[in-house]
Amino acid sequence: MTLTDIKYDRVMGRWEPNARGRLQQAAIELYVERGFEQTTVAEIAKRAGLAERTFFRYFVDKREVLFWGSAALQELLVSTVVAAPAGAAPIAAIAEALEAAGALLQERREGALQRQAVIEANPELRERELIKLASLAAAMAEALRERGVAEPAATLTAEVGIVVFKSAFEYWISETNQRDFPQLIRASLKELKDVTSGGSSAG
Amino acid sequence: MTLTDIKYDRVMGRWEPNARGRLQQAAIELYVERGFEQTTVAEIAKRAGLAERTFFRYFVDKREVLFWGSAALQELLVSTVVAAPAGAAPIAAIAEALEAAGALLQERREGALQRQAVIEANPELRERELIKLASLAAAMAEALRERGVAEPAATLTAEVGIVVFKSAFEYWISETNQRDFPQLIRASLKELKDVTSGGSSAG
DNA sequence: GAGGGCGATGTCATTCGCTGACATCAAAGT
DNA sequence: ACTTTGATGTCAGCGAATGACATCGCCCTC
Repeated sequence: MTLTDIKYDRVMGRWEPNARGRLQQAAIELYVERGFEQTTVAEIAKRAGLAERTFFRYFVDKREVLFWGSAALQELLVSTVVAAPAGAAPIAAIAEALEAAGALLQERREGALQRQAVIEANPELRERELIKLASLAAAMAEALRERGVAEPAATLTAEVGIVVFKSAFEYWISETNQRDFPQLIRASLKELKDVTSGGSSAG
Repeated sequence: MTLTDIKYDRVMGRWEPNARGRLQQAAIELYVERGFEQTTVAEIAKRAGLAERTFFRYFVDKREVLFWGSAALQELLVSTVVAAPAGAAPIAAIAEALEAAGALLQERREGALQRQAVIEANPELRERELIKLASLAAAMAEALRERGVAEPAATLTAEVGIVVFKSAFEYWISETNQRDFPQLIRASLKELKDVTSGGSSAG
């Protein structure tokens, strides 16, 4: 029972608590029910018991409501990279961060599945997702630079890390027999190393 | 003197030739002059001597006008991957394709610079660019699969290729002493190999 | 405890991207 | 000439997003 579980389907006046949470839950419900495009901001606001204008005070646009968690993910990634052992190679520091993020997502698998289904059904949301991932990569690259890693190594390592993460994420989402997410990330990274070393893996 | 260089600043009736080219040039000019957001579709259409409605018959939205060339780039990438020597490793086939694309872009450096400046100044355009790059990666991955490369190797290799390309592109754009683009791509790929093999490149 | 400051919310008007429906025009065939 | 056809224009309208301003409830102060 979290703060976002407030009953919001009854009549509410101003100043009911947790406006942001109500808007977010109302939005996600509607996106799931009828799809992103078929949902208007007016409908979201109405379900949350707020005015349309208020929605735009909490979320810069209709898409952003689905990406509220990316800030927390970014903090986790950055702090993990920064805290990695001094002697660790850049790719190892990134791997650690990705595994930590994977472990975090794993705690909310149901939500992640639902959210991803909504995103993949809509190109605008795919765009937003990609720029969020790019932002995560940029933050990790900056963290690497603070560790003394030079360019272009910092950016390359961080972006390749995101590629690895995306690949592992796909398997984690699609498989019914859930493998451990951090373990999938390690497997994906190993595969990447094979692939970049130029081994001929045809077949 | 290309087809898009038609004089479009005089009064034109219907059925002047090359409507798409006029719209594209008018749009880019305006994006450069006052920025993407400060330009309305109505203004673009007016400068091109067409109705606003017509703009949307040629371009699905206001952003797409800047990404018209990505289809050609994709064809080049795919055909190069497919045509790579039978024995070539996936990463080698991708590298070949990227270098071919780099060589193509190199022929239009001025345009590329101008276009990139517009894109980087606007988040919406950044989003669109990212999804176009993702689309290129997906197409290359498909081409690799046709060469018999299995998943996840195909997708990983293709996406890492895009990462390498982006990194090289940045240097190619930002440097005044223009280094050869395909050569920058080779250097970027080498750097990537160093980075993923786990070598400690701090300093 | 009356008044005032202040942050959150509501209301209203407006701009702009984008779409559907339908009219209109010019060229090309018959 | 008549028709057909494809490209363009016109018009109406929706919905996202923003600015300006009003309103409300809470809290602080005297």
